[in-house]
Amino acid sequence: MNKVEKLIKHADEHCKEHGSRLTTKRKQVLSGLLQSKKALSAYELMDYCKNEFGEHIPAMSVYRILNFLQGEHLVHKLNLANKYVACSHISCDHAHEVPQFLICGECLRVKEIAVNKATINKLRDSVEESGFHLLSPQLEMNCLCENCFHRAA
Amino acid sequence: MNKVEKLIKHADEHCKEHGSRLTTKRKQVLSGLLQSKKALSAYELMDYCKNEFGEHIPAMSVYRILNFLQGEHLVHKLNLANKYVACSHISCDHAHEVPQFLICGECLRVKEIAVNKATINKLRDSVEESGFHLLSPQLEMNCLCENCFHRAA
DNA sequence: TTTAGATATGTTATAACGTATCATTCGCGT
DNA sequence: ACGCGAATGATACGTTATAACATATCTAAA
Repeated sequence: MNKVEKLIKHADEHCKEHGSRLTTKRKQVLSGLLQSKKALSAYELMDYCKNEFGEHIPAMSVYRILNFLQGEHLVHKLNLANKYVACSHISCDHAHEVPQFLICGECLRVKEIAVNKATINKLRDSVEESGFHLLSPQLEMNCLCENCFHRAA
Repeated sequence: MNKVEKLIKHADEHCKEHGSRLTTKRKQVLSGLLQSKKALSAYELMDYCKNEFGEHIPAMSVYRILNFLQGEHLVHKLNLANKYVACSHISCDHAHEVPQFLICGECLRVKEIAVNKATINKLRDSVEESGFHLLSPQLEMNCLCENCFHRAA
């Protein structure tokens, strides 16, 4: 059993515990994200399922499946870029910190990092000072990854 | 001369200094953003110009105008939301800090704040540690504004 | 003042992302 | 096997954005 399969299995159990079902198509979409180095759009996932499994999943269903997976905390949506990534903590059971994403503007490679809690709290303080209330401190930052950075230089 | 008109005048002079021109349509688009409490899409700006000035500016032109205004640092694009706001520092001449945006998820009201430079640098450090290179530290945060927060509560 | 070049805008087509609505099928308990 | 609710399919449409090419307008030099 390879790495992706193990993660799928883990996700499957996670869903069972919550009384929800990780169906075949949901597994296919999730595995698309798990095997990808970069963030994928709903339409790219459609193509992936077509090519990899010969399954045509219409756009509407892909979006529904992505929503479901987000609800199960298995997938994140990157609002910069309008693309999706598998949560890098699928295999941890502990509740994890709020995710922070580094998105390479060239190749869309994504890294999910943990930012020092104190720094995030400082940010939150700045926000509250101005009368707004932070909903989700998920930050998405426009970056270049190491590869693309060197290629550009 | 009202507030918006004053800001337009200021922007106009700013452009002249840079050898660029703030044409009538560019002024109309900019004034749409200046008078609005919330972030607007290109298409909403199209409608605004139609209703307010009887000018039909096709979508393509609105996008070009928005790009121009961004180049002049008169307007920011919010990548969360895919909408546009006037820079809240149009009337300052000093080069300003990197903008940070608080976006109300309910009403799209936007606040442009300055975050403590040290906090931003901490963030940048976290990023560099993971091998990525921050392109623009413009952060956009999903919030609720005071109004919508109380209405929701 | 005419004309050439640059800048700005218009037109048309199309790609990419996303949702509303209603119909159908699947999986599971009885 | 049957019926119910969850999941998926099909179709149509809305929204955001850009490409490619045509036209208009402004400006500065001949």
